[in-house]
Amino acid sequence: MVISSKTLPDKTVERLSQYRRNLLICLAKGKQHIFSHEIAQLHHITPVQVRRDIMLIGYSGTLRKGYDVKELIDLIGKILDTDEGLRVGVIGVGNLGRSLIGYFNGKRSKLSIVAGFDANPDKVDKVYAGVHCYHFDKLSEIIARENISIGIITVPAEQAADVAEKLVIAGIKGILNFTPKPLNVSPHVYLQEYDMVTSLEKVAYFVKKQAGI
Amino acid sequence: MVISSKTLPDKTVERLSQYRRNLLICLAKGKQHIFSHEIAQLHHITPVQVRRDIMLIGYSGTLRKGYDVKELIDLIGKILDTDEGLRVGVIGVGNLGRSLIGYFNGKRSKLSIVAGFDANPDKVDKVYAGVHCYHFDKLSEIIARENISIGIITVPAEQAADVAEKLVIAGIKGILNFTPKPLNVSPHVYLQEYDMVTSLEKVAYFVKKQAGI
DNA sequence: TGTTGTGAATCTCTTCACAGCT
DNA sequence: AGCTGTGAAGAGATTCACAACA
Repeated sequence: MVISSKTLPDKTVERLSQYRRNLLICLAKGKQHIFSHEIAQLHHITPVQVRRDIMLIGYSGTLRKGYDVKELIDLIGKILDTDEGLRVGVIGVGNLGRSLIGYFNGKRSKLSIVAGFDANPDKVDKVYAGVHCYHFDKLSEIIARENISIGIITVPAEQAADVAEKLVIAGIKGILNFTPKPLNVSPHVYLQEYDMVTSLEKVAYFVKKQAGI
Repeated sequence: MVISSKTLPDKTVERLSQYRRNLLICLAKGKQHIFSHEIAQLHHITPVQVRRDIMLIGYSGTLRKGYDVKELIDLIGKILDTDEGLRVGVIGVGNLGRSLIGYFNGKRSKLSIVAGFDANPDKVDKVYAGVHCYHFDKLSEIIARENISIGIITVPAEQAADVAEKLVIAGIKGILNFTPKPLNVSPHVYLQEYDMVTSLEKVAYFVKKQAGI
């Protein structure tokens, strides 16, 4: 099918990831079919939006029963996942890095965190939730050896630019940046910024507005 | 000025928060004036976008020198901050919660994390980076006493809905949700979802696309 | 009746194009 | 010449409205 092989809109990709999580829960509960308005309610969006997203991935439901939960999960998997999965490294094994490792470990998913990196000698060669921590110096070596294609940057802001550059040189394909520092990477590398400070300031702004201050 | 008292677009608020961070760095370096294209470059966006944002907050630069860094910082502060600042509580003092506390502590900012909450008795009444940790049971009491208006949810996903409900009852004004669970809150409460799993899956999708898999 | 699928309209955000200033 | 400020066009995302179907 032509449609599903084209690149999907950003927002649709986000929602598909979220739909899948809830669909898996539904499936576990024994629910076999689901209507667009049920999915919509779980995510606080409109049923039309859900149908539009599902339309974009080229799936069709049945009129009386809605969508087949299992089929939809499988199709989203085909869209979002690669067959062999992608391997992820976390650069910066502080609280945030460890929290991510803990979070992803245990989830059976096509994404697996396979290495951590830190400059702190106390952390090097320790294992956190099953993930070996290497020294920064080994970044390139381990990325190549472990076939890591995605890097999550959770180092202090000052080091972010340096880490990003090294990741790019090491041939990383995608970066998720948790530092508030906007990064400069080659256009071949997909970069997603994830700025917690801005998120909080945004909440503050709208709280302020709502309070009429 | 009428314009600056109206609610700004979501995206503009995000960018203003980011501009400010970099402007503060510029100011610290002794830079007194800045052009739109310089700000743009720092954030990998277009100069027009920057000028549009600045226009929306009702500020004007000078033609030859660009914008006055100090004035712009102050104005963004007037837009984003409240005079007395807002007080924030973190619910769930695990790795992620502690990472946020550590991050915000030390930054002089109008937002301050003033309390943590956890169910784990080992954590209760401990102090993390200057922030006292209370038991969940005291949520309502402390929120009222400490005049907390924003809650950051960093508990395990299963507890998120329960925590959110209690926060709303306690009269919270804004919630930043780090769990992958979409929350249901009253429309008076500003809710910002911040889904790390989805972010990573999005990176994976675009990496996959770029690789042509 | 209640659901899906979708063209068209709407809303939101970004970029173009250029007037105006120094 | 090089910058800002902005109306207007364009692109992207969402919602409306309704045809088609069981």
